[in-house]
Amino acid sequence: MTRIENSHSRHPMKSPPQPRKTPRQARSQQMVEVILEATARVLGERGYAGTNTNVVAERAGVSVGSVYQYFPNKDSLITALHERHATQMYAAIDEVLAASRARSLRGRVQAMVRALLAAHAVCPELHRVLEKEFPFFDAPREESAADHDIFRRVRQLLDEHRPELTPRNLDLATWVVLQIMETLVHAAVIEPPAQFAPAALEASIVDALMGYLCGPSPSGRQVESHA
Amino acid sequence: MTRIENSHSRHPMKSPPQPRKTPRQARSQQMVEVILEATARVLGERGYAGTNTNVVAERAGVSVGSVYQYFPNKDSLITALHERHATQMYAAIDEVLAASRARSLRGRVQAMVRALLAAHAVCPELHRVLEKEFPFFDAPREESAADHDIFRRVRQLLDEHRPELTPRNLDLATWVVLQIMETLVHAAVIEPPAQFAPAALEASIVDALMGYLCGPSPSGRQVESHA
Amino acid sequence: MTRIENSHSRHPMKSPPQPRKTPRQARSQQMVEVILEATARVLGERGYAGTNTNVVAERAGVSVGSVYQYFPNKDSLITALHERHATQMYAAIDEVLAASRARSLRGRVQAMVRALLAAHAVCPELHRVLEKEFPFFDAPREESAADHDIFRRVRQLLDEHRPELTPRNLDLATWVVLQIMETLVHAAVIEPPAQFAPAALEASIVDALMGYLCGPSPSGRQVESHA
Amino acid sequence: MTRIENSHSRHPMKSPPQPRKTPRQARSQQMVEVILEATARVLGERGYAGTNTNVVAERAGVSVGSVYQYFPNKDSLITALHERHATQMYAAIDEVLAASRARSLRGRVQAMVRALLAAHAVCPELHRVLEKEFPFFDAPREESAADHDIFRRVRQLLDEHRPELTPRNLDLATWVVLQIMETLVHAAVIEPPAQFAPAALEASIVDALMGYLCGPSPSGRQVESHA
DNA sequence: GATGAATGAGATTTCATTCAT
DNA sequence: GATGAATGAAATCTCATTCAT
Repeated sequence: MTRIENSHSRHPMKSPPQPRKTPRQARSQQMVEVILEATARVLGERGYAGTNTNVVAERAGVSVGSVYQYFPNKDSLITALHERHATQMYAAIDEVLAASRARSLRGRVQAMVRALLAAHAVCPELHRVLEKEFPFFDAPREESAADHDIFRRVRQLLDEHRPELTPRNLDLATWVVLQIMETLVHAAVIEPPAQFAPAALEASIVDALMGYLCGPSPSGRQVESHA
Repeated sequence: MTRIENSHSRHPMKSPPQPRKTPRQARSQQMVEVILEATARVLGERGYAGTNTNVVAERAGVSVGSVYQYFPNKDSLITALHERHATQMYAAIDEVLAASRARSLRGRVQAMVRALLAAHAVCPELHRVLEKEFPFFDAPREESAADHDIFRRVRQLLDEHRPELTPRNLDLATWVVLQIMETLVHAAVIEPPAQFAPAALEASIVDALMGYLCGPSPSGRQVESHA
Repeated sequence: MTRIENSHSRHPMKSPPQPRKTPRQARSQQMVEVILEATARVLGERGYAGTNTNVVAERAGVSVGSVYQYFPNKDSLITALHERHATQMYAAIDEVLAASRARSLRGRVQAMVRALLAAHAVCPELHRVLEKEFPFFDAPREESAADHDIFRRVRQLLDEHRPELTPRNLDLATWVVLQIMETLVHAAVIEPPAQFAPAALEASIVDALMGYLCGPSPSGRQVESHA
Repeated sequence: MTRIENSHSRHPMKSPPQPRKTPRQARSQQMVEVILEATARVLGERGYAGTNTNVVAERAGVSVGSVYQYFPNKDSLITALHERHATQMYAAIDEVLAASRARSLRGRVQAMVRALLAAHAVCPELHRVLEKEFPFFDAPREESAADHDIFRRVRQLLDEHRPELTPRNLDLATWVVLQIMETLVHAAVIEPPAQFAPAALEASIVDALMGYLCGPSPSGRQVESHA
C-alpha cells in the first residue's frame, strides 16, 4: 500500500522487532500522504489539464524524483487519489449505516446523504475534478476495490430493508441509488444553484432516493417496457 | 464571422436564382462542421488527453491553420462540441415533449428518456468523454445557452403536470430531474453493468424520475430533517 | 514606384490620353500609401516582432492579397517604409538647407537639426522601430537611394563651409555628422531623459555637431593616432 | 536559482577541501554561459529573425528544455545577452579610466574609445544585431543595471575634468557623450565605410567627443536659439 | 485586380520521465 | 532513498504566402 505499483521495499535488517511503526515504513507512508495531499490541492485548483508532476512535487515540498519513487506515473497519482477518496467515503458510509441500524430506511438514507455532503463539503473543487475529470484515458476502469466495498455496503442496506422496497432487482437498484446519490451530492456541493438552501438540497436528494426505492410501481418491476 | 456558431444550414440549392450570398457562409459552416465532426471522432477514440489539434486537423482532412481559423484554441473545440451536443439534446427533448403533449407524465418522461438513450447510443464513446472529461479549468461554467433551453423546456413539462407532482419548488425539481436523468442516461450508455438489460435500465431511469416527481415524500415539504 | 518589386501594370487601352491622373495609377498609388501607413502604425505600436502582414492588411482595411499585390514580401514593407522615411528626411533637409544658404554654418546646422526633430516628433514610436529594428536579416543594406541623397546634400553643405571646418576629410566628416545627428535626434525624440528640456536637447545636438566640425584640432586631421 | 544572473565564477578548484557547495551552482552557471554563448553566435550569424530556441539549443549542444530551464522565453535570451554585453563594456570602461587617471581628458577619452573599439571588434556581427535589432517590444526600457553603471562611470570622468568642459549640465553631457560614442563605435565596427582607415575612424570619434566636450559652444548656455 | 480562406512549415513552449550525484 | 537538472518528444499556436473565386 505504501508503494503504488512497483515496490522495492527491502528492510536492511537493523533492529529486529521494530519498536514503533518502523521508521522507514512510516516515512514512506507519510511521503505518499504528502504527495497525495499536494496532488489533491493542485488538481482542485488547476484541473486535470493544469496539473503536472513538477508542480505536484513542488507543492508537496518534495522532488519530482520522490514522486516517481512512489508513483509509477502521473495518472497513478490521480487513480490513487480517487481510491483514497472512495476509501474515505466507504468509511463514512459504513460508519453511518452501522450506527443507524435501528432506524427507518429513510432515516438511514438521510444519515448517509448527510455524511456524504459533509465529507464533500471539505474541498469541493477537488471532488469536482476527481469525479468529473477522472482519467478514462487508459485506466482499466471499474476495478476500484473501495468502489466495490461501497457497492456491497449499500446493497446490504437495501437487503436489510427489502420488504419496503419497490424495485425487485437489488443489484440494479443499488447501482441506481449510487448513481443518483453521487451525482446529486456532487452537484449540490459543487454547482449549488445559488437559490437553493443546503437543507432543501439535502431533502431533495433524500426524496429522490426514497422516491425511487419506495415509490409506486407501474413499471420498474417488470423488465419489459411499454413503448 | 462564422466562428464557432453552428447552425444547420440546409439549403439544398433548389431554387436556381439563389440570392447569391451563402457561398462564403456555407464554406465556413461546412469547415466548422467537418472540424467538429473530426474532433468528436478523435475525442471518442482517444479521450481528452489523447486529443490534439494536429490529429483533429488531420482527421478532418484540413490543415491545423484552418482549425485555428475557426477555433481560438484547443479547448474551444470541446466547448463547441459540448454546445452542439446540448443543442441536439434540446432538439430531441423538445420534439418528443411536443409530440407527446396528450400523454401522461410518465408517458412523456419515458419518451424523453428513451429519446435521450437513443441519441446517446449513437457514439457512446464520445459522450463519455464529453460528459465526464469536460474541461472546466477556468470555464465560466453553466453558461451554455442550450443548457438553459433544456432547463426551461423540462421546467415547462413539470409546470404542465404540476398537480400530479410532490415537489413544490419546481426550479429545484427541474434541477434534480435533469441531474438524475443525465447521469443515469450516461451511465446506462457508457458503463452499462453487463448484467442489466437495456430495457431494465430504461425502466429504472423512468422509475427513479417518477419516484422523485410523484413519490410520497414525507420530507419534501419540511426543510429540516430529524438527524 | 507604384509596385515595389515585380510590376504587372498593363493599361487596357480604354480612353487614349487619360484626363486626370490615370485612375488606375492613382488607385495603386493610394493603395500603396494606405498599406504603408498601416505598416507604420502597426510597427510603431507592436514592434517588428509583433508586426505581421495579416495585421497590416487588416489595419489598412485591405485584404492580405492586396498587400502582396504591391509588396513581394513582408520585409519589403519595412524597406519601403524606411525608404519613404529617408525620402521625407531628405526633402526636409534639402528644403531647410536651400532656404538658409545665406546663414552661418551654425545657423544652417541648427535649422537642419530643428527640422529633423520636428519631423521625428510626429510619430516617434515608428521611428524608433524604423531606425533601431531595421531588418538586417538579409537586406543588402546601404543601397537606399534616399540615404545617398542625404549624404550628398550634407556633404555639399560642408563643402560650402569648408574653410571653417577642422576635419580635412569631408567624406569622413559627413559620415560622422550624419551618425551623430541621427542618433541624437532619435534619442532626443524617443528616449528623452525626462529631466532635459527639448530646447536644451536641441542645443546640445547643435553643440555636438559644431564641436566636431569646428572644434580644436589636436588629432582629427592627421590620420595617424598616437597611442 | 541561478537563473539568468551571470557572475564570472572563477574557482579553479585549487583548495581541495572546498566548502562543498558550488558544484550545483557551477553547473548551472556553466549552462547559462554555454547557452548565452550559443545565442551570441547564432544571433551574429542569422540575425534576430533567424534565431530560434531550437537552433540555440542545438548550437549549445543542449536540449531545448535546458534553455527554458534557465530562460523563461526567447526574448530573455537576448536581454541577457545585452546585459552581459553592457557589463563587459562597463568593465572595459572602468578599467581603462582607472588606469589612465593621470592622463589628460583627451588621453582618457581616447583610451576609452580604443578599448570599446577593440571590444566590439571581436564579433562585430553580434553587436550589430544586439544594438540595432534589440527588441523593445514592450521591454521596460532603460532599466539595465550595467547601463546605469556606465552612465555613472562616465559622468564621474566628466566630473574629474569639469574645469576643462564647455557643457554646464554634466548629466546632459554624459548622455550626449554616451550616445555619440556608442553610435560611432558601432558604426565604425559594423558598417565601416570601406574607404576610411580604422585609425582615422578612431581619431574622428575622439575628435567628435572632444569637440563637444571642449568646443567653443556659443549656444551651449543660452537655451534659446535664433531661428 | 481584389479578396480572404486555406495552407503548413516552423517557432515556442511544456512536461513526463530519467539518472547522475 | 532523495534530489532536481537535463532531456526531448510532442503539443500548441503563428503567420507568410498562395490561389480559387
